[in-house]
Amino acid sequence: MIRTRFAPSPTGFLHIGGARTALFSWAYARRHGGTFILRIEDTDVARSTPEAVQAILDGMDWLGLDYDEGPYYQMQRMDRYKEVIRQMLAAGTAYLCYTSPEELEAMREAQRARNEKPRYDGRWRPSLANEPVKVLPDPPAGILPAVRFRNPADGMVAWNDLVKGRISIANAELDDFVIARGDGTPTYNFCVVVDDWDMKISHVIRGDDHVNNTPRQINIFKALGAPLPHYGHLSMILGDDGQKLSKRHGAVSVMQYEEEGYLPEAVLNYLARLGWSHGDDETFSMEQFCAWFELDHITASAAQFNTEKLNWLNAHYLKQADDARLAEETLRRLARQGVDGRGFTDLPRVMALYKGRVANLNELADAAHAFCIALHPAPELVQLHLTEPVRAALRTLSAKLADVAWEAPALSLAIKETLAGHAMKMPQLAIPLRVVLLGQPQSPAIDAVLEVLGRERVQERIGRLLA
RNA sequence: GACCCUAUCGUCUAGAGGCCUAGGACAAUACCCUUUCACGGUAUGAACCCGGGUUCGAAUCCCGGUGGGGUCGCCA
Repeated sequence: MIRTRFAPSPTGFLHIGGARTALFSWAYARRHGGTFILRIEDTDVARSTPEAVQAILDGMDWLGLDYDEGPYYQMQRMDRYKEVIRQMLAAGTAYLCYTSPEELEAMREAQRARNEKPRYDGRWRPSLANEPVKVLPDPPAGILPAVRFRNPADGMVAWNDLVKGRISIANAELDDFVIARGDGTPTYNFCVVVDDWDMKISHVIRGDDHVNNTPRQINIFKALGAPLPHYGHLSMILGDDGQKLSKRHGAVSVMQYEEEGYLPEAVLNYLARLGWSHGDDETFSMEQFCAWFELDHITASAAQFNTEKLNWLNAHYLKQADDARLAEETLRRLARQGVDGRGFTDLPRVMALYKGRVANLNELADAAHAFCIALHPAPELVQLHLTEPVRAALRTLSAKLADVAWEAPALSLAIKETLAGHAMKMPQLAIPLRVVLLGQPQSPAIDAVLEVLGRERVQERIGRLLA
């Protein structure tokens, strides 16, 4: 049984890298008829917030990444962690360490000065029966001891990473890390192991930044006698500029993509294709993705985010999107700008007219805005396009439109007759008409615009400009 | 600095020793379509990091260098 999990820490929004990790974990479970679990890693009380939890939930929800179990919260599993720590202390796979933070800092400082890898020197690590006897100092008063894991001193830790292949590291590189703080609260590397064990996680799919945690976690699994999950580490996503993404630089919430007018299916497709491939396939549904998804076609190196390709995918999905859905989305976006578009009942037809030519939902909303409410064209546009000959032609056209059948072919004919009568070419009238009707010189085919806008609005808008 | 990972067009990638004169997509450029702007269509330019091996044969396997990334917390 395949069981995967997404385990974010609620210290900020769900960003694009986290979203891709979630997507791949989710897809792997879906691919194999397994279970996808959401677990909130909130043991850092100082930085975790309920708002961040909600932001993550919202992001997952918007993307449609549904989970079968959870969300579990680590803070609610304290008793379990403490129980395991007691067991480890009793078994001798963990021990109390009275080194103060100041001492640790001094230790690391000295090591760095010697160009060594900074790490705990094991001063409170008790000797084992088969080791030379070591006399520990008396526990100093007033210091609450942390609990450290007794990492094996020799040998190698190795695993076959599902995306990177075999990775091995010498135990000598690993120090005895803290699994419980002085106040008794457990730390990340420990909680993850207990959770992955208890939740029977079969495949841990997570970011590259956890590669160095994996050998430590494997050692805890072994100390606990627990079965090991499989591990797959996804490479990082770099920003558009090739720089690493961070809270300060380039990392944005997935919900910001929603705000910027991206369709979730476009973001999903883009993310799926960033670091994963299925031959030359570029556009595919999540159903197809889940049917195809395997870990063996994931790229092992970091990938640079490319907004232009995302834009292209968004335009692609916009063209295919259902008009009623787009109209609903447009209404919501207009409302955010304080515009009530509900008076314009033909919104789906506006969507049909524009969805093939815009890059995002906000542009669609901007287009719809001009249909719902008569916008005042910029004075320069009026001056440039509404010359006296044009005004005369518009008067003729307006008269013709009064009793023409309100369908594109008839409207087109009315325009062409007007053109003939005034010795004008199509653009000479169509462009000013666009300015008059929509406030800007570009639009879809003018007859289609007239048809969707409706007789009443067209006449009203022409009349107002001619007055 | 140490350790771990990584390296194909500007970007995302295909590529599992001969199918490679290295394919696709985005972006770029040109042309076509056209009722404006887009959309769309067609075409063009554009890459195997470097050096050694292994092999009849290497983008592909091995080693080294270099570049990039990650980690080195009583953060997650």
